[in-house]
Amino acid sequence: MAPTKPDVPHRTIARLSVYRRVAATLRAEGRLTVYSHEISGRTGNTAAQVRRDLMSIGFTGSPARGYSVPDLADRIAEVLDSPEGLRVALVGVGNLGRAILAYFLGRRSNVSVVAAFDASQEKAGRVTHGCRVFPATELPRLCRDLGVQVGVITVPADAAQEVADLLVQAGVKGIVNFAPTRLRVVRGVYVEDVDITTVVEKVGYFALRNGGAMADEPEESGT
Amino acid sequence: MAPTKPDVPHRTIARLSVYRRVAATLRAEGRLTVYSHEISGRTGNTAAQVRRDLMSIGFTGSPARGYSVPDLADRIAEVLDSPEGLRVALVGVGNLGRAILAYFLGRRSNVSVVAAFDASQEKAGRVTHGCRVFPATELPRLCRDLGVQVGVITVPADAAQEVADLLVQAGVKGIVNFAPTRLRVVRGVYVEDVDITTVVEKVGYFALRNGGAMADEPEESGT
DNA sequence: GGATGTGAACTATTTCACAGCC
DNA sequence: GGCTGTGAAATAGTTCACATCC
Repeated sequence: MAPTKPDVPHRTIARLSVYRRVAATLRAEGRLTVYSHEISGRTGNTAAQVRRDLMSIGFTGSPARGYSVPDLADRIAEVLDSPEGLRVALVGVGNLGRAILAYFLGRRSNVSVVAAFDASQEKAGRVTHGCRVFPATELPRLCRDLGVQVGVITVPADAAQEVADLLVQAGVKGIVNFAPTRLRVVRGVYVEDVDITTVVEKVGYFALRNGGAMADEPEESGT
Repeated sequence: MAPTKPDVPHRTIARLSVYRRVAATLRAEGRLTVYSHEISGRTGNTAAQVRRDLMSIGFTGSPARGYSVPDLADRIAEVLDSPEGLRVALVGVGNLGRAILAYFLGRRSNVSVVAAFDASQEKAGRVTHGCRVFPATELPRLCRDLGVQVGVITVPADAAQEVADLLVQAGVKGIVNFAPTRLRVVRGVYVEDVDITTVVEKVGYFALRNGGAMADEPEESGT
């Protein structure tokens, strides 16, 4: 058996991504160390939660100084990032697709959008936000050749399942689905739905009830 | 004390939104009844979970027939929707903002986007996807006058906090935040972050580990 | 004094499993 | 036989609270 899985809680993974961003901000501010209560203040999680999350990835600080900002960023990268970077394909170059392309092509990170696809002949062949757009017919071959690991689906609901099937056939192991429909995929493919209607309805529900409020994560996300 | 709050679990609220969509699809297919295992198949939740969710909103079916499709849709509407509809303002008419406008103005639902705002003079005054775009300076007055309950923030990260403050001052009780930053708001305002970087990183993490997989829901965000 | 690291308590959520009904 | 409704068990996640260290 492998040398004991660390087994980081599901929710912690999402929060680490946020802590990393805070670490980057702190670094840009020239800060070298940070206390859990300060990460708490910037993320909305409790200080105890921050400490527990960092504990769960085996990252330790010192009572005197708190946590080292650069070490924190490095440790989170070790957990979240794969050494060769994450290769992502985006399918559906509408407004939403363009927004996501612009977002990821703007900053450098472990994630790179290596191809975009669209059914429309008009969009295919063009370059949007620095990413070449291919016709959807090229998807299976190109995703395989480029070693795409994650697909982002930003097509209308009625095309989403078909796209998901193509992505899975092309060897994709994870899908972020923005279409308002649930996808059927084989075991071994991880799907996360980002359902804008659901999020707005949920916020509406808690906004209208509730005197007291709290933050949450889309799950989840939002994710 | 009020006549006993039903107190529907947090996560159930998000799933109800999905069940409602399934109910609408079933209705369109002419189906009058549905079994929990079928809702399960269409949403990826277990049948037991579906039954427990429906139980928690006091909705019952019959062992012989399952659940009534129209009654289900009605009951979910009673729980999620406010009688007068949810009034939403969208701030930031970039690609993402336009995508969301297009989405909500396309279908009729309890949610209506009653105003959109943008800092750019160029965009203000125009009509996008059937929704008039106002300059950001009009936000406080207009949101108050229109009785906006929920704000959707689709501006860049560095403007998000400022926008959130304006929305809260204008009496908004819920915010859906698509900017990659955590907002500070007073208690009583419900914030849900939909963080696309976080979602992609999370999917990347579970896609690369994992032989077995499962679906999930943003919140937490993602939504 | 104020911070981390963490067992233990607590809360939330999901799943099991089965009685009762058609 | 197959389905709903639901206590009870199991699991997941969060918070408490305090020993320990600087």
